[in-house]
Amino acid sequence: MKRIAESTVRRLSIYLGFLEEIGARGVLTTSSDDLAKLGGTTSAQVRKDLSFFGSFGKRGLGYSVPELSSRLREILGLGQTWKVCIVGAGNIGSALARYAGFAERGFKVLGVYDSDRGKAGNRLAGITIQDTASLEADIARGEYDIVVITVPPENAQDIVDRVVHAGAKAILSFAPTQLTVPPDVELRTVNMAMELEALTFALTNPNR
Amino acid sequence: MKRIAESTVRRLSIYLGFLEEIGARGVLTTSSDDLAKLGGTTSAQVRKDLSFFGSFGKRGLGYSVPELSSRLREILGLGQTWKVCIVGAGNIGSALARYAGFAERGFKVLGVYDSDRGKAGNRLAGITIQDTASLEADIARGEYDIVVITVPPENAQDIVDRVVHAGAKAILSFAPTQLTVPPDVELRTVNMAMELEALTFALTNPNR
DNA sequence: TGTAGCTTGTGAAGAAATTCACAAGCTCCC
DNA sequence: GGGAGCTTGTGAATTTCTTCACAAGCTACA
Repeated sequence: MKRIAESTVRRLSIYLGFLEEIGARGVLTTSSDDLAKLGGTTSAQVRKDLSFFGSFGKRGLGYSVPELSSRLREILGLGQTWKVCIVGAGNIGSALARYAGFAERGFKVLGVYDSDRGKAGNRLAGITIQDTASLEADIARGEYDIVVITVPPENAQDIVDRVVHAGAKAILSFAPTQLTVPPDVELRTVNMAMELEALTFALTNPNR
Repeated sequence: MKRIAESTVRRLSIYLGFLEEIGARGVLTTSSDDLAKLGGTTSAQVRKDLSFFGSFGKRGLGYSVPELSSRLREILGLGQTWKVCIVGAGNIGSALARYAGFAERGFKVLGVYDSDRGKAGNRLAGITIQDTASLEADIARGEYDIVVITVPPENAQDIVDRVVHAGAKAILSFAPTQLTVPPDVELRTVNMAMELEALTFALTNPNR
């Protein structure tokens, strides 16, 4: 089975977002061309992306919105709810804990951890903050599928090492630093400084 | 002058982060191989990336850390401070306004806007929240270089249209929706749902 | 039943990004 | 001064991703 490109997965998410939007408006059918216009790509790209997983459309007609939605949800692994914990109850961690967008997509934040003794015991978005000391045992017990890391960059690799050692298999980091994990662990990093730098690069180097 | 790939710019940010880290520790010299190991890439990739902008190393020796840092800062447009405003003072907007990491890299948050009358007038991280009604005039007056959008997805395109019309040229959106801008406007979107979906895709479809 | 009008699915072509591989150039030391 | 030992910079080869282009298949309607 062929390896699926990063960019394909990203586009599938975009397609799904669009499908859910028009689905909620009652649209029943769409075409690769519609999906392409919204995602800023081409209809051939849309069809190629989908073709890696099967053939979901009807020639001459297009795609059934409910059916394609549900197939994409399945492909992206959204058929279940995922148990998430957040490590680091600072600005960003707190905002994420309160962020409603997660729940909508099936991500349930079940735990929040912080190494600051003063914070442990406080409540945040209905969750009691725990001391980071108990994180490893909770992960080892299988309480979480995904670990979100929002600690300061100098502590991030240490936390990563600990949760990986405890058995975590999927990590989303917001720490502005490069992290390393074993090959069987999935890591994604959202680095806001990097995004801003891509903007300033574009502003500074027009036309390239 | 050749167009620079997205991925190259992203890697330059990573290299710069690493250079600043080891520079702070007093390291004076590094090699493409060192940079590659940290960035999870190859030394040839590092050299190729840099070669688009000139030749900064010495054969047999490597790169001067302070010199390469400063060249990269220049290339990425970090030689100046950038004036940023945040539109949307909800969870994420507030967290970003308080986020210290921006200032470190030369991004100054000078304004925060919200359309909620109740919020306007409140202070956030030392900034008085203004009504979104005054946003366009402030942008037209050139008060901001970069607009960060943290409003609910259903309002995001409207805000984008308004700030673009007022003359904004660089936008960073955290709204989980696909946005469109004219070709002369630089837009980047951070979509946390999408990042999580990339994780669940990987968890659901092992080995591809 | 047959034909006109769409839109999909997919090999093949083309473009873009990455990796290879090696000459060129620098430093050190004899 | 000259050779040994590195590491850069870069064309060429390779791999990966995107776009093209068209046969296949579905619907509607006469």
